[in-house]
Amino acid sequence: MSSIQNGLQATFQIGELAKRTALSIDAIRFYERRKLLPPAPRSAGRFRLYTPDAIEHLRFVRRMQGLGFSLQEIKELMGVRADRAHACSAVRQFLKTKLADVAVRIRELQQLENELKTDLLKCNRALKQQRGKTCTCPVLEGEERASNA
Amino acid sequence: MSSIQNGLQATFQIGELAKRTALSIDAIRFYERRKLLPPAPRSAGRFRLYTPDAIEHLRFVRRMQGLGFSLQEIKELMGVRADRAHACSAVRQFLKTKLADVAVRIRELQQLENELKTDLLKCNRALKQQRGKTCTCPVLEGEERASNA
DNA sequence: CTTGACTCTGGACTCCACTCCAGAGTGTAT
DNA sequence: ATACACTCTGGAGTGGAGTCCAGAGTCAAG
Repeated sequence: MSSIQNGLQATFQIGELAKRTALSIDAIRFYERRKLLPPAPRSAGRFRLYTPDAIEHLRFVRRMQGLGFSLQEIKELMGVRADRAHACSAVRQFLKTKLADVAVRIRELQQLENELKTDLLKCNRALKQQRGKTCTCPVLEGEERASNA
Repeated sequence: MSSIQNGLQATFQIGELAKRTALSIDAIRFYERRKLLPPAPRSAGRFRLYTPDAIEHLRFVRRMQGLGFSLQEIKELMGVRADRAHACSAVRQFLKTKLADVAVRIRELQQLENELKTDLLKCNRALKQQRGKTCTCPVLEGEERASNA
């Protein structure tokens, strides 16, 4: 399945990459079309061939996505980061902006964290008081699909 | 436009709420359908009537959304928080899970923050070295729509 | 040289979070 | 009484981020 080219790089094809990143094959091809992944070199039979770099690349994409960045933003971010070698003012400005964005998000999440902690405390106190009486709490799973919590 | 009922509460209708929250009227109605906003009481002519509470409510929704929660998750979160009065183990468990989620996101964002800072530093050093030569940097605005940065 | 597992492309479909109507009713100003 | 701005409902349409699929090609093993 994986092959050695010129005795230099172990390459593998898209199914393997999908397994190693826990992404679907379709998603990987989709990212390539959207230029979130550089077009992979192809085998004789036009199969995409990847090196381990691709795994890191895709993990970065997923991480950013988990943090709420759109694919468009991630593309820009990667472009700029890759190009910081010949940095210039525009790139620098972009980085600064993103950095500020990130700082805001962190602050907001920390605020939410505090609020949830407070809620949890109140919740614990309430539980202590009414000890014994187990309440059924149909709050969750009210009427729709199963919750992921 | 706004009216006084029983001399107690200043209410206003959906257009006003839209202005005060910078949301569209359609979005507000959409949130109501999805139960992110309790169904508003209506005027004689079936117009929705809101109190300032609704503004806070919608701001919370937007804040959570900005942090990457889906409308479904926000609904659950609000349900649980509103219900912490008669707290029970399930609610408590939900809060704990969400809290853990949030903590993870904060850590990840902080890591990204650090990486961006490093990039920025490298960028600054590069700029210093090649002082004088202004590079044009066509990195951003590569080929697609105008960037928001 | 056939079988079976894998991959290719292009297009249709899905889900989410809205936005944009049309056609009808409401409410106040003149 | 009429004009005008506002609101109502229901349904269609949009853009993002994929998923699903058909029909065809690739390739290692038997």
